[in-house]
Amino acid sequence: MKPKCCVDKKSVANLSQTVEFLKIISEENRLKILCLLREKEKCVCDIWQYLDLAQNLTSHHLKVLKDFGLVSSRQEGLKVIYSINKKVIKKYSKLLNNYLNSYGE
Amino acid sequence: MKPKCCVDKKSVANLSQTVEFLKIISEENRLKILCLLREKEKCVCDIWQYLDLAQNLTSHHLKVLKDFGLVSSRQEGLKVIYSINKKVIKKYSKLLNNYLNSYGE
DNA sequence: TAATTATATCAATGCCTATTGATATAGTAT
DNA sequence: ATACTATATCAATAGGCATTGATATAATTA
Repeated sequence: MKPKCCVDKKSVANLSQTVEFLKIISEENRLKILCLLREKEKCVCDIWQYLDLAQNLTSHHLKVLKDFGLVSSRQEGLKVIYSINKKVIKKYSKLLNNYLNSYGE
Repeated sequence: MKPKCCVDKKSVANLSQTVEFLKIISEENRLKILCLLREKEKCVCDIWQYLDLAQNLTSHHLKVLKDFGLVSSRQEGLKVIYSINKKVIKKYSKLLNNYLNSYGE
């Protein structure tokens, strides 16, 4: 009999969602961005300057993160301030923990 | 002043390692394989049949996992039995938790 | 209005890697 | 030795996506 994780619909769906999340954060610049934002919300210019990243590339990665719901943005004058969506991160962290936790001491 | 995660050598190194780990597990078939093996060690033929995956492709993904140290293998007659390296998984899980945890309730 | 600053979009390129088909290796059984 | 089974390797292809350069949009200031 096939194991649950190959058959059970909910298990398969959870795994797919988890993989989607992992694909988003498994990019160095994006993970760095999340680190930066975790500390404090920041405008795009701060982010790309801190990371020595091209402005447009930074903008691209922010879009990826935002489309997935991991960050939000608000306009403030000329600047756009990005901040982290803790709840969403937490949601996916929990999903992920199903696959990484309970590997015991 | 640039935030720690952009400058501090150890922070940057940890992030790189974490990203390497994420790249390994952010592939659906590989995450499934880890799920399967977590349940119980298995030979390659069980794995690819459970996952409806080509034999050679399964072999390829197993190699990726093994090269990174997440699984081990031993020969048993004609078969090769793969098993999960709990300690290694745990090590990287901890690293990853630096980036995902403490997002509070 | 014109110029400047901050951000986003678009098109093109290149790289990485999953996938496939064919074949090789190696253990086992007849 | 031959045939068979299980696994691994190799070469080629294809698709996705990060990166780059150029340009557009939008807010602000002079």
